[in-house]
Amino acid sequence: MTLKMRHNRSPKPPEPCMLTECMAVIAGAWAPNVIWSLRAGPRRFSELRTDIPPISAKVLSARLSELEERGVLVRHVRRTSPPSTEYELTPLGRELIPALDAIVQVGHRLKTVRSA
Amino acid sequence: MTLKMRHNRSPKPPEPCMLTECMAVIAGAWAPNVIWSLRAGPRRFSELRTDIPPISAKVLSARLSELEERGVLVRHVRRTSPPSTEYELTPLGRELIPALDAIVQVGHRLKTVRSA
DNA sequence: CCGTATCCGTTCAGATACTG
DNA sequence: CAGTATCTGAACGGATACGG
Repeated sequence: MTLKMRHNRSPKPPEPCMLTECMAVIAGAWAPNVIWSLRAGPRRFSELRTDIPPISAKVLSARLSELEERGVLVRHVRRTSPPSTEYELTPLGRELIPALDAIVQVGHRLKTVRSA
Repeated sequence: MTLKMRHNRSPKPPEPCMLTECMAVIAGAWAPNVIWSLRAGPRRFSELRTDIPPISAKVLSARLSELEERGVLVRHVRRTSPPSTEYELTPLGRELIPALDAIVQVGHRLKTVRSA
């Protein structure tokens, strides 16, 4: 954990409004990583924890609840023993992937340019 | 100001690393809006303030310094009277625009889906 | 006009411990 | 395995006042 982020409250302009609309879903330390991990298909709670090593159970739980509430992912609980839960992107959630891809592309550029 | 964002510290996975690399630049309440406002060309401090109404001078100043330090934009000071300062995206900063465009696209989808 | 300095509230994230 | 509870610290953002 080295890079910094910031809080957010929505501004109001016409286009920037749409910017903020999506940023609110994407933003934060872990939300984008969670969505990224679910890109290839459903994942369980503990799988997400190993996918995104330094995330704490509390924060992962909070992020998952938030993303579920926003309609980005759904929770499937299997009442087995031991219990198991799967998280999966909704069609709406999958629409975020192109944006994340674009962000990853720029991430590569930022890295290479900085080391140049 | 209604939508929420979160803090950030970088994780470590291979791809998600690139995700976070760019998110650190893009994240926060105002950074994306500042970049968006500079998309069409150089802007002065007060112009940015009116472009992004509810931003305070302190925060705008902080964001501009940060983005300058990251090599996303440059400051041109004109020692006139009254003084004037222009901010302009660097080539590196302009590389962020496709990502912001993608984010705006999803923003539209999020809005329409939610009202459906 | 272009900022900086200060104070202060809110929110998020980390660590630890504990439950079904 | 899948979480929740609590406490703590840090970072961001808002408002106001002031300086070059």
